[in-house]
Amino acid sequence: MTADPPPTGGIETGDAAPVRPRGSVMRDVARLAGVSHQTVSRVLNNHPNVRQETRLRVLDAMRALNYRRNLAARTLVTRRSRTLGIIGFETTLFGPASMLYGIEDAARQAGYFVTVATIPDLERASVLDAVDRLCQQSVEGIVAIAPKPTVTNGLHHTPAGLPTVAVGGGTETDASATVRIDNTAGARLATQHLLDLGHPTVHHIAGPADWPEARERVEGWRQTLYAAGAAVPPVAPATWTARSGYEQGSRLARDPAVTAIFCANDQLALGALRALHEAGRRVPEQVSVVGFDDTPDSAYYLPPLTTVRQDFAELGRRSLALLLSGIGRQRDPRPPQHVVLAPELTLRASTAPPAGRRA
Amino acid sequence: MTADPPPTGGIETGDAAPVRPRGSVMRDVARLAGVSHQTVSRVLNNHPNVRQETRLRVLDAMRALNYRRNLAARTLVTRRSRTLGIIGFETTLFGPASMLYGIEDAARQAGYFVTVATIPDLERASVLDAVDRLCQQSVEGIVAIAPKPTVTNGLHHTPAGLPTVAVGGGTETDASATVRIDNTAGARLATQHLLDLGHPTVHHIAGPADWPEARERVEGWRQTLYAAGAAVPPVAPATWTARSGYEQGSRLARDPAVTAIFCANDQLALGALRALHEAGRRVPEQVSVVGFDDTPDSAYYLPPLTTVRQDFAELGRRSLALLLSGIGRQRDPRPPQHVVLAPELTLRASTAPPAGRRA
DNA sequence: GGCACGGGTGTGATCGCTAACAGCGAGAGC
DNA sequence: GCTCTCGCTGTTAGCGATCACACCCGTGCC
Repeated sequence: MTADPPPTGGIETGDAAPVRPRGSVMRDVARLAGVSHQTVSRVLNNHPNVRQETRLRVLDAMRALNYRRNLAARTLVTRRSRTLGIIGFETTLFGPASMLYGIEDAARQAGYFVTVATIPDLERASVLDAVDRLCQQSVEGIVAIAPKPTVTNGLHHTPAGLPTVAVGGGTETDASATVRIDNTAGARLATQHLLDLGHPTVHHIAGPADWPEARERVEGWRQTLYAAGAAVPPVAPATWTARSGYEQGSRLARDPAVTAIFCANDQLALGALRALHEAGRRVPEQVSVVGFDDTPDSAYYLPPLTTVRQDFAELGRRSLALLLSGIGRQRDPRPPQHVVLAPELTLRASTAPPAGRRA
Repeated sequence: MTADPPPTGGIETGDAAPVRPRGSVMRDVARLAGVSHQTVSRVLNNHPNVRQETRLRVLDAMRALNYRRNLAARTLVTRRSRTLGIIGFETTLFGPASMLYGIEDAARQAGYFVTVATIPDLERASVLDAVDRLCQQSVEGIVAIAPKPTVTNGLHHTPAGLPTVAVGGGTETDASATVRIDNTAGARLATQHLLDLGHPTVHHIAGPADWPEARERVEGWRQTLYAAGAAVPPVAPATWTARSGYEQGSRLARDPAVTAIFCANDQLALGALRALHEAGRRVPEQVSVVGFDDTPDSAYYLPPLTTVRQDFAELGRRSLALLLSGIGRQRDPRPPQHVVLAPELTLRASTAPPAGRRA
C-alpha cells in the first residue's frame, strides 16, 4: 500500500530482471532452466515423468534463484492449504502448552502447517470467532484444546466436512472426534491408592464444576469411595489454581479427621501442601496428598507429589493422528471416533498410611 | 497425496449449483445482491464509494450465503498474508508459553493471523527449516521465542525486508530487533536484596552457560557481589530444571557457610528448596533463597518464594508491537530497535536476615 | 511402412480475489 | 447549453500456482 509497485507488465528487458523485490516465481525458474513452468511444477511435486537430467537442471535453477513456492497460489488452485488450526485456551498452563507442542510437532512431521487461535475466554462468541478465523485461513482441520462444552459446541459451526477433534475433554456425544485420558479411571487410581493405604476416607479438592474433566475426576473419586463403603465428604467449588488449593487446603487442615486429600490437579495439590504445612500438619505422616497431571515440577514439591500421570504430548499426537485420518476420508460419513488413554499413578513421597496404621 | 481428489470440473448444471461443496464465493454473493463482484469486494474492504443501500444489500447476501472470503486468493493478489510467524522452543515452559500467548493475543487484536513453528532442538538446521516453512507461508514478520544465538543468527537468513524480532534474549548487535527484560538488573536486585539483609555473600545456581539470559544473570550477580566487596563463590553448570536446582542445592546445603542462594529461575529454586529441606536446613531461617521469573506457582512454594518478576505476556505484546512497527515501514532502513523492560523484585517468605543477625 | 503406445514436455484455462481503468448518470460552474 | 467534476458501479487483467489436455518423438508390433 505504501508505495505502488511498478506495473509488472512494463519493461521486459528480455532476460534477467534486474532486481525482483518479491522473490522469484516459477516462471523465472523455468526460464533459467530452459523449460516450461509446468515442468518446474512437476519437479516440485515429484511427478515421475521428468527426465533426471531435466530435474537436476530445474533443481539447480531453483537453488540459484532461492526459489520458494507460493503457498497462497497453490492453496488457491488445489483447495488444500496444508494448514491445520488449533484453538487453545489458557495455553500458558503446562497441560495445554504441552498438548499444543505435541500437536505442532506431529503436524510438522506430517507436512502440515499450524496456525493457532487462542481464545481469551470461553464465551461462545470467542469460540465462533476463532472458528471463523481459522476457516478463513482455509484450514483443513481443527483441533480444540479447550475442554468445555462451549468450545466443542462451537466446533459444530464449522463448514460441513471440516474434520474437528476436541482434545483433553469433550463429551462422547459430540459430533467431533475426541481424545482424552480416562479421568474417572485416574481418579479411581488415586482414591483407591489412598484407601489401600488404610485411610478411612479421602477428601477431594475439585476443579471448576463446569469442566467435564473436573466432573469426571469427582465422579471417579466418589465411585471409589462408594464402592469401598467409605464416607463421601462434601466438595467445594474451586478453580485450577494453587490459590484455590491453598484455600481449600486451609479449610481441610483444620479438620483433624482429614488424613487423605486427592486434588484434581498438581497446582491444587501445591496449594494444599502449603496450607497443610502452615497448619502444622505433616505430609505424609499426618495427611496424604495426591495430585493429577504429573507436571515436571511435582517431583520437587515438598514432599515430592504422588500424582496421576497424564501424557499431554501423547494426547496432542493422538489428536493429530485422529484429525489426519478424518482429513483422509472426508466423504465417508463414519461417526467420529473417541480415543481414551489410560492414566498411570506415579508414586512419590506425599502418601503414606494414616498415623494409626504406620508400620 | 494419499487419495487423489476427484476431478473438480464435474457437472455445470447451468445456473444455481445444487450443492456447492466448497462454500460460496464472491461471484455468488454478487449475483444474489444484483451487483458486480467488484462491488462485493469494495464492501468487504470498506471502500467509501459504495451507496449505503447497495452495501446493505451485499451484506445481506453475504450473510444469506454464509460467505467467507478466501484468504489465499486475497494473499495471492495483495501479497499480504496478514499472517505472522512465531518460532518457539520448549514452549511447554511457563515463560515461552506466556510469551506465545501474549504475542498471539496482540496479533489477533491487530488483525493478524499467527502460525507457529516450534523447533525440536536449537540446531542451526532446525531453525533454518522453521524460517523456511514460515517464509513459504508468506508471513509478514517473524518473532522468535528462543533466546539463543543459534536462533537469532538463523533469523538473518530471512529474505531481505522481512521484519524479525527476537524476544526474551538475543544480543543487541543483532540485525533483528529485540525485546527482553534487563536480566543483569534483575540479578542485581536479587543479590542486593540478600546482601542488604546482612548475608556475607550470595551463592548462585545458574542456568545453562550457553544461554545469554543465564549469563546475564550471572553477570549481574557477580557485579553486585564485587561492588559490595563480597566473596564470589564458584558457579556450577546447570540446566533450567528443578532437577538441576535439586542437585546444586544438595551440594550447597552441605556447606554450612552458605546462607543465601540466588537461583536463575523458579524451577531451580524449587529444586533447591527441596534439597535444603532434605538436608535439614530451614528456609529462610538458615538459608535464604531467591528465584527468577515469578511463575504463578512460586507464591505457593514452601516457603513462598521471593523472586524477580518477569512479565512474559508484556514481553510478548511488546515484541509484537515492535514487529508491527517494522512491517509498517519496510523500505526505511532504520536500525533494529531494542526494548529492555525492567524487572521487579517480588518479596515473599523465602528470604530473611542470616541467623546471627535476626531481630 | 503404418499405427498404437507411452514417457517427457509445453499450452491454455482456472482457482477467488483485488487493482486499475472505463463508464455513466447527476449536479456545479462558466 | 456544455463541459467538468465526482460519486458510484462494472469490466478487464492479472497474482502464481496446478490441472487437463495436446503434442512430440522414440519404440514395438503387425
